[in-house]
Amino acid sequence: MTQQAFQAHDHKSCIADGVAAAAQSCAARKLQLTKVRQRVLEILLSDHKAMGAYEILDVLRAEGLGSQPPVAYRALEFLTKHGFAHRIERLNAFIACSHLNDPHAPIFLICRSCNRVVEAESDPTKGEIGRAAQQSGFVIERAVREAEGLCPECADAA
Amino acid sequence: MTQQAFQAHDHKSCIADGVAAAAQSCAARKLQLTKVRQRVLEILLSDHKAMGAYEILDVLRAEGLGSQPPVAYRALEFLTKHGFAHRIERLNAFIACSHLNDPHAPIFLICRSCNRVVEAESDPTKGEIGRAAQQSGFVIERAVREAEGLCPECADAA
DNA sequence: TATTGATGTGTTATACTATACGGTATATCG
DNA sequence: CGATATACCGTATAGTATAACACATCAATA
Ligand SMILES: [Zn+2]
Ligand SMILES: [Zn+2]
Ligand SMILES: [Zn+2]
Ligand SMILES: [Zn+2]
Repeated sequence: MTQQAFQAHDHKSCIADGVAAAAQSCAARKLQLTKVRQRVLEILLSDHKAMGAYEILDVLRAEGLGSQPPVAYRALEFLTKHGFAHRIERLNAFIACSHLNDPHAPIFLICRSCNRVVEAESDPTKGEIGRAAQQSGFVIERAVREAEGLCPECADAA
Repeated sequence: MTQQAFQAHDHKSCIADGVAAAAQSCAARKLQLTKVRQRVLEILLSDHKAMGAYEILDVLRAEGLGSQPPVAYRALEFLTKHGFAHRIERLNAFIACSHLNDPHAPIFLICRSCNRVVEAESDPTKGEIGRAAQQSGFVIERAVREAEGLCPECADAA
């Protein structure tokens, strides 16, 4: 359950490393990391906060990479489908994956004060959701696990 | 972690019992279970599936209880705020609470085939979300836990 | 080479979800 | 009663997401 936590970190390498990892993964899986897709991933990586599709679209539009909603949504669909980004249901927003490697089931910790989001992970078939599912014979395909509250810094400030 | 599971059950009493429990709870807490609020609760109780706000609004409109979105959203805000119903983030939809008693933290099992939703519950500060939060000093205020997949019947059929 | 199919892009239009705001009515309580 | 809070309604608008169609590219194949 490694995670960047809410601490500051060397952000310079986040974008470059993230894109490089995605590019490598796409090559290995014969996926096309096109211009728009890569740019959306970079945009998501440049903040560690979740971004709405229209917020991303604003950036694309300013750069002449596309001006209509489907442009952003198509790129986001690609990124989320293949695990390079995740959708945060609670926020109707998207965030770059911070565990770019094996398939994984993310857990998000969302600070309602500073809006930062941290991704943790653990197997969803274990734990309380898995138990609930097992009791009723339910077959889990996807788990949404998002906690809203205060990050350490904001909790201290309060 | 009691739950109705996905089995059939005596549905006749679901609506009456649910409304009665809510009425009693409102009386004890000096909350007003007004006409629209009660009707929305009944509508939610009459199916065990989650319903969108506009779907509920359609029913209200047909009954002359209100025709504009805020009517439905206001009632739903009341019901969710006080624990008589829950919002399903994954579906942008609402469902009547099936644990109308103590405060609780629901877990939803959503069947993507028949669209039924079952509510289970367990303490969110325990389990994997709690563990993830604790590791980073995050203070949980609300947890979203929703699993999407196949209910026993639909899994058998497939 | 010509054809076909799969994939990506661009655009228009529309559907779906949710809230801000202004004004009125009704409940509650000193 | 008057004061305050709560609930109500409707209009308008904001925010989120997808359907559908046209065009381009590229690879496989006939
Ligand atoms: Zn991830
Ligand atoms: Zn914070
Ligand atoms: Zn409940
Ligand atoms: Zn089912």
